[in-house]
Amino acid sequence: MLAPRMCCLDLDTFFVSVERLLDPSLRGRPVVVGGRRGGRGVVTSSSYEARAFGVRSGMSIRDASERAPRDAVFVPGHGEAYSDYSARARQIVERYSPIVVAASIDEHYLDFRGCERLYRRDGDTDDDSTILRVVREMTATIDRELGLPASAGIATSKSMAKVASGLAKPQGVLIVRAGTEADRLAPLPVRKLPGIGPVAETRLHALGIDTLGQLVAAPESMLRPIFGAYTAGIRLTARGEGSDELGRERPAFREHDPRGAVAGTISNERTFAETSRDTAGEVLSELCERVGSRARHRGVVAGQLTLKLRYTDFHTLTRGKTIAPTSVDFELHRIILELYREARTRTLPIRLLGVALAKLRLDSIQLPLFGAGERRGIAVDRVREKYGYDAVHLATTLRRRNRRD
DNA sequence: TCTGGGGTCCTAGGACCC
DNA sequence: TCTGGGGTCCTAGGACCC
Repeated sequence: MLAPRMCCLDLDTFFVSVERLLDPSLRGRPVVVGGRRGGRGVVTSSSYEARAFGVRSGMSIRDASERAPRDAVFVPGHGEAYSDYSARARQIVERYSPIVVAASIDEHYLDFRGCERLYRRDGDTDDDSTILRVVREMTATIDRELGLPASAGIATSKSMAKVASGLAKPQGVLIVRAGTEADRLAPLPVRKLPGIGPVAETRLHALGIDTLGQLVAAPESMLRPIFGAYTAGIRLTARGEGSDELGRERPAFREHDPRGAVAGTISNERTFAETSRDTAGEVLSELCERVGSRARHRGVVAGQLTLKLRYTDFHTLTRGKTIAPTSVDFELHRIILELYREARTRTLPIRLLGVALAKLRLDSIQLPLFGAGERRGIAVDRVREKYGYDAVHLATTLRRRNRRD
């Protein structure tokens, strides 16, 4: 009864592909997105030409600079263009199935159950071949209309479809027929399974478990210390028997519940340049302005505020607090400074500071009831809309900017 | 693999309440 | 004043994903 109707559609080397649309001279050359050559940061995407030299996502830009050939192009990235192309890809995807879930900026899941008769054509040998043809049409449409290469996997479960889309790259479509999942997965390294990261991978290797076939055969008592409550689910997905529920949409596309609670978090963080003379208070002030502004844009207030602090030895800690819901910069700033003073116990220099808003809810207070703080926040945003983000700042942010100039 | 920045989800301990 | 056990919220940390 089970049939491969879950589809994972993935845009190939998405950031690189968009960069090549913005600058066609990048075509055919090794491209690394994430920062300028020799600078700080990590690789967020690399072209196949760059991968041939060992450049991988997540690698430091410095490391990538050493590996990449001289004609490689390093670009910091164009976030707005990525969002724009992602939205356009989604519009195309939605023509093909009513059930679409965005998993990330370059990844969509589709459910084709019940679509077989709608799409059936004379040449199709069976329902599976119908779906395969339609998905091929979909990736071809994305390529034709947007100029973006895409791959897709089709399987009976979401996780199998995801693995299949990885196997299909570049620019391929792979269908995994019902009943063949376990054989497909067994030879793959454990790391290929969604949900197994570097930590679990290392621990599995230590137990002599390298492939998904070995993982499936391992006794539960070996796996439980590694996966805890996930153990049963991991074993099922490793056999290709994962869930056929597409799950929740990523927060930006999700609806809020009727009580006003809004899913997700809003956070901004910054790693300091080696030469930075910035002081913590000033950076925190700027971060509070950013998250506060994003919250007001979304029309939400936050009921929880969290500070993140990372020392130069990479020891990282967070300190959070439940607060009276707000999105006002100076209130966030006042509380974040309290958290900072409590958290900053070592004398070591700081590498990173972050501010996160959580427990979001709709800011449903009617306009006349706005307190002075809310009015000020909105006024600030109005000025910024007119004159740009830098037109208004908290006094501490301003002091810092003036000194820098 | 000397490690960015945006997220999600789970765990575990403690406070507090009944 | 000592006691049990469950429920829920808060907080900190960590694995994982793109």
